[in-house]
Parts: sequence; C-alpha cells; structure tokens
Amino acid sequence: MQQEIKNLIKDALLNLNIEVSDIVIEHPEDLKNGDYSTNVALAIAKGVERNPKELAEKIVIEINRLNVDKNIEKVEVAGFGFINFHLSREFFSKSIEEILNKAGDVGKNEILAGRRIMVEYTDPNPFKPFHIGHLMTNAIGESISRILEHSGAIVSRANYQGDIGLHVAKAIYGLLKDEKLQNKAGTHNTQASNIGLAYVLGAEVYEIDENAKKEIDEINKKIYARSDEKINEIYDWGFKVTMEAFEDLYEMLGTKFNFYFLESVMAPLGEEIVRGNMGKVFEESDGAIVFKAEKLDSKLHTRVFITSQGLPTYETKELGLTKEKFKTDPEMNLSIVVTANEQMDYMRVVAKALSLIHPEYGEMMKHITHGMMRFVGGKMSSRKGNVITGESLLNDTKADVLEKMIDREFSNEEREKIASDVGVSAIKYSILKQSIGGDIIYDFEKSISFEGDSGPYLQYSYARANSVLEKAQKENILPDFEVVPSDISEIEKLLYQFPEVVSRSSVEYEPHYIANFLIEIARSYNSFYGNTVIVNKDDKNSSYRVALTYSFSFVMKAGLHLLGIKAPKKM
RNA sequence: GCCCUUGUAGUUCAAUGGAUAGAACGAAGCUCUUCUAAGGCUUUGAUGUAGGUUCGAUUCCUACCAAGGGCACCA
Repeated sequence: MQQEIKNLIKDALLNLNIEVSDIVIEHPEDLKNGDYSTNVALAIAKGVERNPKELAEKIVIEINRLNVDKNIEKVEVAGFGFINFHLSREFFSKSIEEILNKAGDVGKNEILAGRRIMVEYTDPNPFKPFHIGHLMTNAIGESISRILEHSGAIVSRANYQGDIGLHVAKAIYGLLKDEKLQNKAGTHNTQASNIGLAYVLGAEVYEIDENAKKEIDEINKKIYARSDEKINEIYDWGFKVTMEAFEDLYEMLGTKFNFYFLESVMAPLGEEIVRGNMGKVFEESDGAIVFKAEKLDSKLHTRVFITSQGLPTYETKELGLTKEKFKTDPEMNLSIVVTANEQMDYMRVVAKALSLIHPEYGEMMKHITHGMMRFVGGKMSSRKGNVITGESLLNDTKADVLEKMIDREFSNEEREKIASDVGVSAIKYSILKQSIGGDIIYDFEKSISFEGDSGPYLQYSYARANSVLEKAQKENILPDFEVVPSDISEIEKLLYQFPEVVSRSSVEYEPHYIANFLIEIARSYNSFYGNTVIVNKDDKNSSYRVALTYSFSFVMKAGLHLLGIKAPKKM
C-alpha cells in the first residue's frame, strides 16, 4: 500500500512538472488525520515558490484525477499543507482477511532473505552467578534474533563464555575454604548457586586479604596448567553444574543456542593471529604487545593484546573468536555481538585491528550495545537481602505472579507454567519497551509491573481474546466477511501496520518499536472489548468482530514471539 | 583532559525534521445480572540552558550545564 501511494503522489507531481526523488509517507499519529500522510507539499513549496497549502490542493486534484485504487477512499489537504490519505472500508476488511490467512506468519518479510546471521549474546561465565546484566543481554539478543528471522534471515545463536581466568580461581578458592559449598547432594541448580556463593567469597577476600590474593593467583596458574588433581576435579564438576544451571535458565527464557564458544579455546587462536601480524598491526611496548589504534583513528586508543607476562587479553581472544565464528559457519555474512555499552570502545579497537588483518570481515561485523541495569538507591540486593542474580529476580517475579493467580483455577502444573511465562514476560518487557541504548533504571520497590505498560498486560489481552474465541467456537460463530460493519474500528486501523513495524525493528535492530506497537493494539482491543459484546448470536456483525479478534490474537502472538515472550491461552 | 552514551510530566519510558509532544505508574472519581476487573472510562502534568540551520526543531549543528560509561597489561 505504501508503494502504491508513493507512486500515486509521484505521478501526480509529474503531471504538475515537479520531480521529487524521495517521497516520505507516514502514519499520522492521530487517526483522524488519515491512515497515510505525506508532507511533500511542505517540502517542495519553497523550491517552486508556492504557498504549501495551495500546492497541496493542486496535488490533491491531480491525485484524485489519477486515483483508480479502490483502497483509497479519500484524499484531502489538512493543516498547513499535509496531504492525508484515508483508506477504504474494503482495504481494512481485506487486511484483516489477509492476517487470518497468514496466521503465524503475519508480519514476516523478506528484507533479509539469503542472509546468514550469527548473533552472540548472554555470555555468562561458568563459576559466576548469572546476573541481571546477562538477563538484559539475553532479552535483547533473543528478540533481535527472532526479528531478523522474521525478516527472512537464517539466524544462529552463539554464547561466548569465560571458562578460565581469575573469576574461576576465586570461585575455587571459595570452594576450598568452605567445603560445605561442594555439597553434591542437591540439584545442579543448588550446586551452582553454592558455587556462586563461593565466587562471591573469593572475590571479596581477593580485594582485602593479601595472602588470599596470593593463594588465588596460585590456584589460577594451576587451573591453566591443569597440574593439581584436586583442583581439576573441582573445576570439572563446577564447570558442568554451572553450565547445566544456565541451560535451565535459557529454557525458561526461551533461548536455544546453536554454538558455544569458550575463551580457553579462543585464546591460542587469537594469539596466533597476533603473533602472525607483528609489525604489520601489532607492536611491542613496555614488554607488552599492543595495537596503537589512535594512529589510524583519533577516536580510538591503544590496547594491550598480550600482556608483558605473555598472557593473551580479552582483545586477543576476541580476534580468535571472530575468526572461529566465520570458520564455524563459512556461509555467514553477518556476525552480530550484543553486549553492554561499556564494551563499546575496546570493541571498536578490536574491530579496527581485525579490519586490517581480515578486510573481508569489514562489513560483516556488527556490535550492538545496550545500556546497563542501574538501581534506584544503589541497592544491588534482592528482596530477601541476597545479592541479586538473574535467577533470584526470575523467582521473585514468578512468586508475585503466583500470588496474583491465587483465585484462578488451574492445575498445579498449568499454574507453574503460566506463572513462569508471565514472570519472564514482565522482566523482558521492562527491558525491551525502551530503545536499547539507554540504561534501565530498576526499582525494586516497584519492581516489575503487571499493569498498564507491561508484558503481562499484553499477555492478558491475548488471553482475553482467546477466551472470546473459545466462546465463539462454542456458539458456532465463525470469522466471516459477509456482513461488514460500516464503521472502521481503531483496531483495524492499527493491525495492518504490523509488517511495517517489524521491518523497521529489523532494519534498526530495535525491538521497542514492536513493544510499543503491541501496547497500542492491546489498548485498542481492550477498549473494543470493554465497549462491545463481541460474541452475540443475534448480531449480524458478530462474525466480523470474531474475525477481528482472531486477527488481533495472531498479531499479538507473533509480536510477543518477536519479543521472546510466550503467549499463554489462559492466565 | 580526551572519546562515547544520555538529558522529555513527580517517576519510568515513547515520538522516521511536521499537525493538539504520546503512554504507564502515582493521585482523584466512576465501572463486573457481557466473552478473564492483570481490564475499561473521566480528570491532572513535561522537551536541561543559550545560540544557530529550517517554512517548521524533542529530533540536526555549536557552546555550556548535568548523569553514566570508556581511556595500557581485568573482562
């Protein structure tokens, strides 16, 4: 439809001997101003020295002369020179019908057809707790992955994890000091959270206790060398249970990774790249091997790739990782990494180094950065007073949902499942409703919202629509376009825009456009629901309203999927 | 000091250079003999400061102010 309108405007302008390279059309915020609108008269008025309103009138006359499209009902000039297009009843009924036909595929497009994209996100470290930042990266990465898939790309999901390094030594130190934490009786989740506690213990003393610091550094060397049997045993067990515990979280969050990359494996690969490009890219400085990026770009700075101790840094591992990714999927033509924006500057340096070594990667790497979780009052603890982790937040939120569900009748299994899906939705939505660059201010008192502008609100709207549909089925009212009400409802004027919203999210890597759109249609549908009896055997328009409800539920479900949120049929 | 982000109702967020700057939370008041009241309907309130570009600026540019992050052997 967009293209048809653009062409129509273009032809009308040609008839007036005006040529415009790019015509911008948009949806007016206020639906009273039509369904599409263009500011073309305003934009060109100066060039042709005419009053924009008069010019707009002339253009509209031309448009009306040319227009044979039954989808466009009315074209008019408004404000100080906008040209507004009102679409016809027929257009909206057809768009509803189309949504019903597409069902689960609604909103799909082909703008990324033929693209193979690997998205790396989440990246929690074994032996360390899965914290809120990981939750944030996961929510964003998963949503972006799904949006890209909806645009026709083949997406693989990658997880990059620090399986070696000081943090592991800290955790193992804690485990050695407090052997209770090595208890292998419980589930892998309780074992993993004990290891998290051990890490916290080790990390604390490392800062304040000189002897402990020495001991931890010693453990670290032993881990690298795999020279101590007891440490090896603890390591292997700890690695296994923490990774298993992560899998449970991924399952709950709705992520399934295709590839796992480990830092210990990337380190030698990266080192090889660095050593192979000495003089060309890297140079020695104070005993370390560095890349002086500021020589090539004043906005970049020098970074150490191999320390004076001879150890590869993160930067070096990142080089190895990138190369390994392209090796893992040789067909890949875009590699995306999602991290917090504190990593932006040195990722730029790494990218610069890599572009010198592998110029062919240049256009195929993308770093998406998001803001950080910040806390009102600086408190970093959960309601029970413990250090907040991703897991504790998920559990606290789920407990709140269960409390809200207390008067609903569900089997225990159903209840648990729904509470989990709703809890995840509350958290994910609070992350995805805003553009990804900014920090998220997290307030534990208000915590996660279940009302208004929230994930559960969207799910609730979906569940209600679903129960309308159940009733319709019982009463044998099928979606139908035989009788169409003359009034065009607001919800129809919104639903057809979904594919455009998906495309925009995809092009800009911004899930929040979808989140905002879903809120809009949910509000519109809830209002419709509140003011109309949808299923009513005695009303001829009922079938059309059922069709509308179906199309709303399809769009909502697809949209929630793109945010990585499940849509329970009941809640 | 330099570089990168970000400054919008009391609070948390929206707004491809356009029309009366939208929501939500909070506060006040209505609303379930209709399909889920986690809902609906009213009322209330904002573009950090100073310039510039433009027919038009929350949006682009400059300076300032404020917050966060980064700037050599941690990731």
